Amino acid sequence: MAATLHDVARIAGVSIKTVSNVIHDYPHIRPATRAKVEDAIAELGYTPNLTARNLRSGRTGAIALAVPDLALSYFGELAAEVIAEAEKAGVVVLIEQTGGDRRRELELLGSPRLKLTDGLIFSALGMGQEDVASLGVEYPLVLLGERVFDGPVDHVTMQNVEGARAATEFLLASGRRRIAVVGAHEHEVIGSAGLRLRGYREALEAAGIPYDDDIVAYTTLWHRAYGARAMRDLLDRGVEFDAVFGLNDTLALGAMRTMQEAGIHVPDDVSVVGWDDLDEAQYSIPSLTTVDPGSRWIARTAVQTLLKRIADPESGHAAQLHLADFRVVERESAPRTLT
Amino acid sequence: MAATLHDVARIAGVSIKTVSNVIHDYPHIRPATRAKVEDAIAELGYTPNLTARNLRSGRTGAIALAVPDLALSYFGELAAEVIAEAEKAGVVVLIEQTGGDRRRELELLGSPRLKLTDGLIFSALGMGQEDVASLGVEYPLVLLGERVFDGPVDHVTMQNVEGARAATEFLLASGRRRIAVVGAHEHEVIGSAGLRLRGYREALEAAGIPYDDDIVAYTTLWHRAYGARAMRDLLDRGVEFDAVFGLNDTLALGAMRTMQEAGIHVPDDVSVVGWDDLDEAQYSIPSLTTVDPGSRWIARTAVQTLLKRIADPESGHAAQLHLADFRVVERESAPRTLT
DNA sequence: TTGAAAGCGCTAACAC
DNA sequence: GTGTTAGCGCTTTCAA
Repeated sequence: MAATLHDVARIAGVSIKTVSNVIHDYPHIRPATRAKVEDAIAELGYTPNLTARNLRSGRTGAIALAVPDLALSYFGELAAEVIAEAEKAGVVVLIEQTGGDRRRELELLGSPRLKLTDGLIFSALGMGQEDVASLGVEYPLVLLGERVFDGPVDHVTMQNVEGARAATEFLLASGRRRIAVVGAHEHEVIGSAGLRLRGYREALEAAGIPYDDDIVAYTTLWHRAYGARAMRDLLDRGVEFDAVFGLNDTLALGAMRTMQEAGIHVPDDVSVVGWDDLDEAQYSIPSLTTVDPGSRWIARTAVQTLLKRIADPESGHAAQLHLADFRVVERESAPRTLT
Repeated sequence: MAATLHDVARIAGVSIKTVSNVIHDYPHIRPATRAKVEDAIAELGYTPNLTARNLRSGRTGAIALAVPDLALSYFGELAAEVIAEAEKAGVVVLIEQTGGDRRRELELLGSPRLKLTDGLIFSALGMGQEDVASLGVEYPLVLLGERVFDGPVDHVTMQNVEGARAATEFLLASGRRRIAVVGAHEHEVIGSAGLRLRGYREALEAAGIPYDDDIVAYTTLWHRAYGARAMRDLLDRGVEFDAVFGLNDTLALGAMRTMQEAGIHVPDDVSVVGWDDLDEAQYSIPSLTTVDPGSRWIARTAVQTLLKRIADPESGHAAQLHLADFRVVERESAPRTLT
């Protein structure tokens, strides 16, 4: 059985209050008393029972992070950054996976499991604007992603429309005209896919190029396999294109894979741009030109915002929207200048 | 303020014991009483305070998973599987990152932060056999990885020597003779690198091929960038080889990247085999022949073993070593038959 | 400078 | 069937 405050107090011959004072570096303790207590702590190998402390204080020192799936590189990298940032504040992170499923996401928001934490960073993927009311929870909550806007909570996200517009403009500036899209979602207006597609359309429009739904490939999930499959569809349909905008890096990489099998050369025949700037994008063959949407900043800001809300729940200032900076990272798959 | 048992009891006009009984599905409750209580619970939106429950029961319903870095695909995929398996048992997972640093790993083992959990799945990377005593902790612990063997704890790991031997034999059987290694660690005997290198040497020896340290490239970390750099070293040194055994997939992918830049064709000029069977290995260009070391089984087994120890801490049966099955997955980067 | 004691919200032994 | 109550280990107010 682990030692308790009482055990330490008994061994040291003092009361538990004194032990508690020592542990909390309360200043006015006689050095001799302090030494006795510290000896007793060492002798017993005492460590405080955090559960008891939490019950007393109402804090747990843990936050929850909910993501669709940690095996997806994007969320793995996000979680790594969240954990690192939380650790700086001495806070641990409990991770929940929702599979990007709306029902599981909504369930999670009301789950008693969250009682083990002081707040939640919630990367939504399945729920939508109609679920905005579900975000009105009693615990501190920071929302990530682009499924719900104008909710009653702090929201940290990326500039999807602007970034996608910049990526498309980049391709246009390099001389491409028939830019296929991989990863669109049917009828989606908001959501990552919808917003990025909007940016794409805005760029086309500004350049006076008509939007052509024939070169937009729809997928449900954003795995490599789906990018590969979407590209196969495009090729099977025999449509012509000279560039591909993958709505994220894994889709773009999957699509590149299929093109390579089909004997299409990237970037000589077709330029490819992705989105996320995963670590992997630097080392693919060819390396991937992509949009860095500021994910690290998003992770850090989400943690800081949540911790601020936890520290001062009554701060009462309205929910804020935090937008990350983005930039187009030029690599081999889409050179600025075609040769 | 969140509602408590007492609030519910007051509203329902019963005692807290009755409320508790309802919550725990205690069978002998008058239906009318049950209904009253359930109404009160619904009215107040009551959810039990898990911290209090934990304090009482001595359980937290959470386990910790310590990995070097979630941004590394291998650990992202491992964590995803651990969380999914834990969820089946209604257990949540708290993730710690150690950076693969020995000091941080040892610190973590004694950290009070772990008090928030019932046990730990610990993927060691920095500590070594000399630290075996540190594994003698008081809480349930399951060890992953190959840094420490014969410790006082359950250990779930892969067949490194045998798998590496099989991978090397696969290359030899396809006709390769000069098999370079990427990712070796200087002077390492155990550890993933040391063990896999041993398997490699055993296969060479069995085939009567002398070991040549000139075609073994050393790296410290197992990131893509290090695989790329190691390959550049090999090429700069002008050594000859007709195959590469990357000690993990990311190393192999980084090495492929460098070869492509150097105009070396995989697999026509050089065959490449990796290790881990990451999702990514299926979609690289060319797709990667690799060893599937049974990581999913390892994750599931680790969780099950830990939960068993937690449920029955006195079970007293000795620490066990669980070894996963492995297999060589043939893909494009190293075909069984060279053409 | 230190001690006594209440109480965080819950579970469970025991009483009625 | 349902109520009373002790106590999990800690923090903190109040006293001494």
